[in-house]
Amino acid sequence: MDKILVVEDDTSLSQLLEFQLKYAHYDTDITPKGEEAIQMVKENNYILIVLDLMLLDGSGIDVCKEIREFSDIPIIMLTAKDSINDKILAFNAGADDYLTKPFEFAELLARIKANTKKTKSSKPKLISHRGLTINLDTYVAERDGKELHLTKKELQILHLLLENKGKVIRKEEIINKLWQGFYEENNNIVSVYINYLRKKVDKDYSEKLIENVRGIGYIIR
Amino acid sequence: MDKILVVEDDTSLSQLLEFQLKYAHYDTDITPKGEEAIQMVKENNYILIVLDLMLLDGSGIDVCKEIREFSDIPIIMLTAKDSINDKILAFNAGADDYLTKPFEFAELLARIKANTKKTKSSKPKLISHRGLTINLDTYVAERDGKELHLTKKELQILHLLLENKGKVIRKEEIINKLWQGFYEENNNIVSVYINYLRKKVDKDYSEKLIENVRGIGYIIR
DNA sequence: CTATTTTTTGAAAAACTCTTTAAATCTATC
DNA sequence: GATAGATTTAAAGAGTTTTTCAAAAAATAG
Repeated sequence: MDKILVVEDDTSLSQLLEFQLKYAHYDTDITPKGEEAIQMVKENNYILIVLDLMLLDGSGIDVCKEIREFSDIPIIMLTAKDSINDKILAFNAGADDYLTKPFEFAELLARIKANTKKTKSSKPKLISHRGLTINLDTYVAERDGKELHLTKKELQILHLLLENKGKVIRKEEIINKLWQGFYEENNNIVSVYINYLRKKVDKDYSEKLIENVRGIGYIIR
Repeated sequence: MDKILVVEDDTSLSQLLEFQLKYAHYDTDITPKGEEAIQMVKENNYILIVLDLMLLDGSGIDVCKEIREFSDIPIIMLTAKDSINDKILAFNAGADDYLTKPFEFAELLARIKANTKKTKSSKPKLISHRGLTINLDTYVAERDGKELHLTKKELQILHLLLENKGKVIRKEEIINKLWQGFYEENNNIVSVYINYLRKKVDKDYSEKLIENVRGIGYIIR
């Protein structure tokens, strides 16, 4: 069953939520502490987090930011305040949605459904093109079912090319995305990786997938 | 998340825009400098640019023109002036939309949505005429489905001719656009490229698309 | 700590593109 | 049909970008 984490220090509210969520067929964990919440997110496979903006041990904003360091899980922020400033802070921290107390449980439920729709539908995260596949859950790349044993950087570049298939990616864009924008002339590091990739991806196949567009970048089409 | 670039040197306005755009679920980058903006566009994959007409380091018009050299990304011009002349200049420079300060954020948002709708559907960007097609995503030119393998300069010239089909392009104009305006007499480089192009575009076809207009320039009709 | 793998760097080779030169061809006009 | 200016063409060399190789540096695993 799908598991939801509720981070809320108002016990009566959290217990009510637990009851209602369970009734709506969600498995529910509850904690009042931000620190604990972060640990729980790391250890469990929640589909969504309901996070109170104000917690006893600090701001929900900070918890949200910390979670965003390692996870893209949907987060709905809960708060008593209705200031635009708080909303902006919440979204900047990486929250996906925002709900002001008091609220109808039906609305929370609707928002939970809305925010898990994308995650739900795409269970195994695959990017695929002409027999070349990257599984984003396992970080395994395959061509025609044969594993390619890519290193991290190789995989990142292939990922970038594949999710933009049919479109040229500029070398500058690759460097900017994968090397934090540190770009200097005469930098052949992308070429080197393309070379590595081709050895693993294209060498044994007559159909070459990785193409160079001189003066601009690379493309998979 | 979709990324928007805001090129604006009024810090208070740009910060406000950043907040509001982030709240509207757009990832936002900001720069006050035109030169920097051009580099950023090359390195990132923005869905739209909001560009102030007057920047500290020069005119937004020039920035717009430079970006148009290599990208068709939607550009919304922002300005304090409401002269029809500025509007015409902006549109001639390749801007897609124009907004006069002060403006309601809601209007900017609506225009952003309007101007990214086409892009969103991610259909390939094509320029096409009588079986001759340039795909601006892949930088591939085709005639009757057969790839032409043009070099960058060849493609630029063909692009120029094709987007002005039915209209004679002067040789001086080609040189101005493609060789930074460095024009001297007795320079036959355009002819040389037209020759290259004809070999690839027209040689194997009875219908010749690239025509010379003696004393003036070239045309595709 | 050591061994192994991965990432980065530098330099040279290869591939490709651009520019120039010069000669040939074309076209309008006398 | 002769002339002059414009255009086309071919070829060569200069200039750039990409590929490749090898080795050093950094990161990771045992």
